[in-house]
Amino acid sequence: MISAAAQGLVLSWWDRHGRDLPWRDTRDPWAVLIAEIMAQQTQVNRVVPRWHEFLERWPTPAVLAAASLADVLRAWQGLGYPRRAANLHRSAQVVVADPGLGGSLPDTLEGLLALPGIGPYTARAVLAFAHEADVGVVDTNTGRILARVGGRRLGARAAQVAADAWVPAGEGWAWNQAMLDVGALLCRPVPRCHDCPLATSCRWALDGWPNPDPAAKSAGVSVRQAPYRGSMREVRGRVLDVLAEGGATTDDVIASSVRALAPSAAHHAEPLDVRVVEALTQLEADGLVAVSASIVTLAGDPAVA
DNA sequence: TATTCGTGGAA
DNA sequence: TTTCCAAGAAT
Repeated sequence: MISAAAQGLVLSWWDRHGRDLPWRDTRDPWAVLIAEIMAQQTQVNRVVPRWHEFLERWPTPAVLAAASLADVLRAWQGLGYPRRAANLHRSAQVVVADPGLGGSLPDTLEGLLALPGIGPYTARAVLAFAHEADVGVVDTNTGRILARVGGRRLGARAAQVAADAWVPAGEGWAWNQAMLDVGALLCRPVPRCHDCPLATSCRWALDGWPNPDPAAKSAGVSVRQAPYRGSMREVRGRVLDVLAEGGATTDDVIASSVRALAPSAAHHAEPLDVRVVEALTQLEADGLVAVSASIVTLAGDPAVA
């Protein structure tokens, strides 16, 4: 738990130092969902302009559901993890097709979790930020705070229990926004405790920051990741870039991708064209790419050579 | 529980 | 330059 005094310190710190993010001016569940999906493993400053563009083009689930996946993937270019875009597109189609929902997103935890690409964090973020529900939102930022203030490493379940318990009654929206900002601005991987409203409540800080940092690998978030350069992720990314320009023969796509990958090809024994073919195969299996009669396109694009 | 899934800003 | 890691989810 956390004291009412500490809660007050957090909220008053946030009044003065909280970030000004555009999705904080809306309670539209669709707009909130787009922001949350885009922000998954992606810095919010990079999301802001893309969020405006996306919502202007597809302001409701219905209009997104009617768009081609290829157009959605193009709108996603540069954000990374394109399957987020595919899942969002699919979620929109589910919502539109379900007579019980009438084109609106579910407003229950279970309903949101049932949609592809929406997990424990995103579902609760929609509840807290669109519906102003008193639920705790656990992400990489709040997960660090919970572990450090508690002075011990937390599993995903314990982190969720603590996050829920910390929410001041009736303040779910502001509290979670504040926690996200404390985590992003102060309780960072390398902490900046000097101005932190929780400094006098934080077990880890009060004990003199002993090793190991309780936030490390805590709350089931912030997974350590493999190198990107030379990875299959990089290969798939370059292949999608090439396909975004328009359909081409498989040979053309392979040649263009190999060219785009040339700078990072040196460290790998397997020939680049073999890896590109493997990437195409994976992308097709994931439904992001369509291959027909030796023509490759983004899924949903007309296959004109 | 451990891996895999893109991209780019920041230190 | 390299390394880290960001409003996570799915498997």
